[in-house]
Amino acid sequence: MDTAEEVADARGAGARRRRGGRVPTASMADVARLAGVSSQTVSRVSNGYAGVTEETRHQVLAAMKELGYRPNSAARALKRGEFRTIGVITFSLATTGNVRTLEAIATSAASEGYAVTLLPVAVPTQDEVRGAFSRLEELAVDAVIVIMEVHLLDAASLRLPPHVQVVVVDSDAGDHYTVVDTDQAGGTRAAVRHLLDLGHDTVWHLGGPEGSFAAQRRTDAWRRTLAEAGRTPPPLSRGDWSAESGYRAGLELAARKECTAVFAANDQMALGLMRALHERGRRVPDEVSVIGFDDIPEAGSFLPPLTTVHQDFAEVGRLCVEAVLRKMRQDGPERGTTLVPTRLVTRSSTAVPPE
Amino acid sequence: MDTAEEVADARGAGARRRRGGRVPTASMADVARLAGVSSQTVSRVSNGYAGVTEETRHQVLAAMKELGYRPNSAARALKRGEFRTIGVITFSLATTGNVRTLEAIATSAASEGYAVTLLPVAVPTQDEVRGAFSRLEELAVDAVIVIMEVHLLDAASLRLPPHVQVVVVDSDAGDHYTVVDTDQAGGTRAAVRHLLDLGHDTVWHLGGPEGSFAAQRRTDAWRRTLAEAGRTPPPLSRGDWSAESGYRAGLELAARKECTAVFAANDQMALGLMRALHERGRRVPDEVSVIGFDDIPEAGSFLPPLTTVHQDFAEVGRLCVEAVLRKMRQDGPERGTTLVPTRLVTRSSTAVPPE
DNA sequence: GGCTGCTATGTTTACGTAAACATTTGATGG
DNA sequence: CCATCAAATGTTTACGTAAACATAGCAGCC
Repeated sequence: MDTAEEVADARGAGARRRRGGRVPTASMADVARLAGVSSQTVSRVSNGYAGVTEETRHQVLAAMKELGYRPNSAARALKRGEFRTIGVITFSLATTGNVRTLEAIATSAASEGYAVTLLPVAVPTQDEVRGAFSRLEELAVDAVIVIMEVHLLDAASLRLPPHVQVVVVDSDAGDHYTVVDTDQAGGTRAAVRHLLDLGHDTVWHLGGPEGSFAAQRRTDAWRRTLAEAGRTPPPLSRGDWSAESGYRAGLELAARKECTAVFAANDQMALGLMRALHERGRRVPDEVSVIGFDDIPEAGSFLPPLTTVHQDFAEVGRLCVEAVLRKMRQDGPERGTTLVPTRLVTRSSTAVPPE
Repeated sequence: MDTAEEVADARGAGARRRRGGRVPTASMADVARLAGVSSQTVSRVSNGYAGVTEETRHQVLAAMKELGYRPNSAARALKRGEFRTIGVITFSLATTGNVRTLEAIATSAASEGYAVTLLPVAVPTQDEVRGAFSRLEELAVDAVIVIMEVHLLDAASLRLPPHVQVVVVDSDAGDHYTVVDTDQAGGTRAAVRHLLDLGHDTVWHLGGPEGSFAAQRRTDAWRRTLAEAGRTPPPLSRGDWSAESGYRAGLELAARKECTAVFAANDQMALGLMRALHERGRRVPDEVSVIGFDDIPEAGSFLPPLTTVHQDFAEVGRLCVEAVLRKMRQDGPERGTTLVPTRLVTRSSTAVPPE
């Protein structure tokens, strides 16, 4: 036996995954043989079709059990043309919102008999996104849920297999895609109005990063709500969602004596902001009221406990799955945006203005 | 045409996913026809095998591009006997550690050409876990990474397909499974020693929930480190990892005048603890030093910024993937525990004791 | 009693890929 | 100039499942 043959042998065994002498799993044919029926009857039992005698059914089930039969999902997918799997593309799981949404998607999908395949995108550049979609093309998914800004999606989406349905979270591209998102504007309006109603002359804003649609919409809604109330919007500060960036912005805001109320675009930045205010001796809420967005689990344990806008990520995730399955089943390119309402959670970081 | 026939028609079309008149994706045969070669040659090009003329290769690639050909992963998996997918079973993604580990797993897996399928387990009961494994049995995965206590796994794992490799995070079952975990004991020792070195007589401990091995190991290591230093361990408090539970425990600890240093089993509980201390007028770190575990991104923005034990979740995830792929390739039931070192991050929540 | 119609089951085939085996082509050397 | 050999490409087959079609058996009916 020469070397070439040995190599070929090793490759063959590896490809078939029997290297360790493992027993390949039982197939329908094996079960059929043991039960003394045709493999089609096994298939019928396996898929719960009617038209099988109770007696035959029990024989088949017994044979399945004895052989430890498990349907081969690859063969099933090949035959049926669907994988019962949903792909989820998202940026880093560093933000609470993405994670909670993902979790809800996975749970909802599971209850519908769908699995969820995760496609993390390391860096939010178009190249990276395109790379993720390119991987996705060869991946066994029937549909995709995108948790990111859709402008990164645009260039890449063209390369998707045509039958794959897409639902987008966190975007305003409802005219091109099916979009599910939190009612950013409504939540912001509630937050700003809460502060105005307490008697503050105006509300300052610590916004999220420039690239983010969620941040953009919160900032827009902040401006609009102030305008509707006839107030002048103070200069805008910006952070990158992190507590650290909130702290830096907070150091500047703390120097402004006229600033008595701040709406931070998320809870983490609110946390950093409050630290900065505290360090500069400006008491929350006595001198400055602070309100956040998200209602992360820790928000109630901040110093002081944070008033914030509660997002129902679980509902967002559930609606995503619902929408994507509906699209798959109807096969129709349905569009439009579904908004999930928010709820203002009042804690102790907001109060009437000083004087 | 009677009703029965209509029903049968509809079902057939639905099963083949052509309801909307969609064009099925191109297969190798289609590419082969267009390129004027055999489908085997297309296969060779698709898999990058040698022995194809540059000219032929280009023709095939051009045909692929024209038809928008994408390999059918179900067929590929069926033929090859592997799915290039790793399943990850985990409890709620509510804890930072699980999420960060998951993210690292997904990233590492992607760079190895593997996809990650998520299997959330709603409630950590044996029944739920068994359910997840049962779903897994029919799922297209080559290996599984379990992020949970292994005692829940034991009863369920027997039902796994025999060729599926398992790697476990967060467990001490290294003699039964391949385990990757943070060096809980080392991190705890560093935290407790830090406080002792600052001059505290002893260190109090706010532990995690009873069911958790991670919590158990941190508590054990806390006791051992104190014993080695000849100190008596004060009574143990317990939380459930949440900031809220840390707050409740903190209210009691705040009443203890002799308590000058607390090691909390995670950062969230440390946050709640510090809020309680603050409310009761006990200043951190002047009167009480507090140290956490995890180093969540917000820890540096707490009031005061939290000294804590940094966990390298990325490395844990990377090692999980490495281990599980190694097991798959060698097909050997390798066992043992790999520990990932921690790093003490000193911020302003710890100081020398009062007096 | 033979025909109709229904139910339970068996047989054939196709899904798309890639290994194994077969054939063609062209170059090299005696 | 033909035998030899290797490289390039083609043909056959099997992976496990389930739809489509085929058949056997049996009850009900005129």
